[in-house]
Amino acid sequence: MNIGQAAQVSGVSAKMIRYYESIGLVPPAGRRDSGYRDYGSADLHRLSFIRRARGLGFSVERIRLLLELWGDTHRSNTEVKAIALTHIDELEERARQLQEMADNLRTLAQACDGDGRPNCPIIQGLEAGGEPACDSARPARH
Amino acid sequence: MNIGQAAQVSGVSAKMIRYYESIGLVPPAGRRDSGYRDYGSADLHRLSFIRRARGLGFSVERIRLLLELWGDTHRSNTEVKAIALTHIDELEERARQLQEMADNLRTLAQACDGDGRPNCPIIQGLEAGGEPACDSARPARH
DNA sequence: CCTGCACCTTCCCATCATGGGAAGGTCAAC
DNA sequence: GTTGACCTTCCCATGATGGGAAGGTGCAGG
Repeated sequence: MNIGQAAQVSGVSAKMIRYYESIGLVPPAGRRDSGYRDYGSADLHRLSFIRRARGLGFSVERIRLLLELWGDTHRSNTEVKAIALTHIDELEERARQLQEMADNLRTLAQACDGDGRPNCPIIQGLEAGGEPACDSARPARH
Repeated sequence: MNIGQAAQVSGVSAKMIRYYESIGLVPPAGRRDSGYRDYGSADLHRLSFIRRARGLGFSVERIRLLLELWGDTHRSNTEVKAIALTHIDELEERARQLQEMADNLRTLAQACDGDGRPNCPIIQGLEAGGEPACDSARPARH
């Protein structure tokens, strides 16, 4: 199976399949005489695993760990669960940060009539501060 | 005032101040005879504005718009509010996506005992799918 | 006046995952 | 045998940020 078909079936673009190969996330694909990469069902399985893990927001490096654990029949599910729980925490932390930004900005936006006059509490909030921005996204101060 | 002091006062790193200058987000700083950049209160004001906007998650390009509006005394607050509301939507959309990933992964993790046995529903979920991953983060399918 | 240190300058590189595109080879259908 | 769809490798771009090297500046203490 050519890379294009593998891409369609696995849901990973051909570009990314080559990239994953280049960083060693998937083993080098077999080659035909022509030089074309050739994929079999084990490859597709691995690529689909990667796509699903990416869909859950795992980084490539984390997926590398998951793939090792996947291939290790003697692995303990404790390790896998630990990785998952860590990842859940990180996802939720990022979500919280974004939501906090949105909330802060909404507070400013609610103070703005949006009625066409020049007076604008949003701009004033950015200008004068009162430090409304997300702490964790802000560089350290003094 | 040197760039290091401007960085401390504004909360924007010296590296980023130079970068913002290079992309035209701030005007070229004045220079001393030595070649050192020299910052005044207007510069600090602008940098602080940028830092707060970054803290609210605005992209540099969006901040460019906000800075134009900031400098335009005849601006309408309608435009500013529109940018803010658009940005709030985007932030919340991203937060939702992350939270959705976390929720999907939590569902898998809850099915995993983490008791040290090899059996692991998390790995199985990644392996076999049932398409648990976040729709919006997943490449198109057929 | 010299030395040392902290600061400044520019320039290049790395991140992370992904896509775009060029130049050239392969394959299959007509 | 031509055409068009596919493949190959290689390079570049993204966005915002930091790291670091090589070399110049400024100031304080001796």
